[in-house]
Amino acid sequence: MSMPLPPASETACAGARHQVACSSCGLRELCLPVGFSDAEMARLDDLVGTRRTVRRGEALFRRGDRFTALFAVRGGFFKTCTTSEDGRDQVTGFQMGGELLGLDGFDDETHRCDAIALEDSQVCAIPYEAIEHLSQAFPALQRQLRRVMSREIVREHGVMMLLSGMRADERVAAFLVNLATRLQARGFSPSSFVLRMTRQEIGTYLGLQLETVSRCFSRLHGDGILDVRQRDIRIVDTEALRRLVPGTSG
Amino acid sequence: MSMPLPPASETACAGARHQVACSSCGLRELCLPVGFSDAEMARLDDLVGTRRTVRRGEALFRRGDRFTALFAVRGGFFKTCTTSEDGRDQVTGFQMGGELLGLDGFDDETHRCDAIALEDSQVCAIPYEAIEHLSQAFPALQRQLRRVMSREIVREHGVMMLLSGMRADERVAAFLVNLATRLQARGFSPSSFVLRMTRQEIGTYLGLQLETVSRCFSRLHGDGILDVRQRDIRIVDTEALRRLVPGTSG
DNA sequence: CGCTCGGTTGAAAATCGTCAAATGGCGTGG
DNA sequence: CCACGCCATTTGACGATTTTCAACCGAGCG
Repeated sequence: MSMPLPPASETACAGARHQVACSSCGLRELCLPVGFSDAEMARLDDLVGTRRTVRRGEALFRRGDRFTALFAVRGGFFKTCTTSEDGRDQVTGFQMGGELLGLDGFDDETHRCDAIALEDSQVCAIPYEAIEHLSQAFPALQRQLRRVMSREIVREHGVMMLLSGMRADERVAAFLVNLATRLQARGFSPSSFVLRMTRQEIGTYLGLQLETVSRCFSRLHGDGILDVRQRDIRIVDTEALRRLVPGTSG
Repeated sequence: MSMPLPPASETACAGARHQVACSSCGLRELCLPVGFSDAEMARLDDLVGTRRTVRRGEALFRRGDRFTALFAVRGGFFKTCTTSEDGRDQVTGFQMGGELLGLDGFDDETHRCDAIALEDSQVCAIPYEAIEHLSQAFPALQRQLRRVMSREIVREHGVMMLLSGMRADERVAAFLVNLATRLQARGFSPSSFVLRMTRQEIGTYLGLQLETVSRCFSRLHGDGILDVRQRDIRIVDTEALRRLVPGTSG
């Protein structure tokens, strides 16, 4: 049941418990310590004491939980979703290695969404205490945190753009291009991968019904752009896929 | 042409140039210095040196501009929008008194959207320099900034929920309820106000065509929930309007 | 006084959602 | 090892909502 990940590297990073420090992590160029000096990196190593495994289907945190730490995905795959009062839930994002979870918790020190592992995953915890109290002593961390939060805001603008202005095919194409790009940045194949989420989850993320998502995949398959078999995706014609996304001229 | 605002208070705040300090601002409970001590408030007063007037239709900043300061809306009304490469633009939010503009600029020190005044407006500037360099010396400001950014992320989750799961009437109802709530928090009437934006702008914000927005207004009017005459809105049946918004039981 | 821009309304068309049924993996238990 | 059942996915047909295209109205401004 503990399927490791997509078929690639990352093994160097998955050693025993406490050798895994930010300074030796394969994801350090994508994660919080971007641009840190050696000294700053060492300080971060001290902060990030706790690591945690989350099994497939389990929650890293849930809406309403007290915000005790920010989490960085070390390996695996998550979704964040907000369950509305009337039951339906909305996926607000999918997170993979190097991406942060819990940025919504600073406001009232309570998590405002659920973070669910879509495969067996590992996270690093940056304690909220540390962020609050070492604020003065560690300006580089503060700065980087502002940048990451800012980037999250911009990312969500992109999602709003997608939800607001694109039609079904375009949304699915944009979703796949985005996923491929992020996988590539992590050393995985951008053209051949396994979806970790259901059609339903893709649907609520993209503002579509699961049947519509399925139909879009089928259409892309029919047009010779994708090979789809269940969750196995192979992008046959990357350029054609990109052309489907509005506002992608270059 | 310099219509002051909706028809209410705020006059105490709109005095001469340099008397207007955060500590004496009517919006201080809604803006950055929430929870600050007198001493902290005084320090913020020092930081917020520059104030600026932006006339209706003008840009406070544009996408690509260097990020030199964060802005707090003192009076007036703004929209933020991202113009995609293919020309269409997407409104990502509407900002009124006490709300911050420019949170998307921390990532690469460049604004990632346009901020346009929808009426003659005033803003206070918190220089980026100050935020970066006084980081250590002013932890309360750092903390509050994290909270505000966190809140913006949560707000955008709400918009995603709206865009993803609601139908046209529901979106428009949610939009109006949100607007009314924010106006009320600022001492304006929550049931009678003037829209500062066009149907088109509401449309791109809500992911609808302007004609659909217009039709929704007409339908709400026909159902006796709203009085609509162009941009003059009077909410006749607040409860009925709220009931239209999914996930509003209490 | 006419023009332009924003708003409203109507009718036709397209997209997407809903309902329903069939298929196929995958894991469980015999 | 095989049969069964469950769940995710696919596909079809139909209907509802929303977009598109077009015409018209009205207010504000030169």
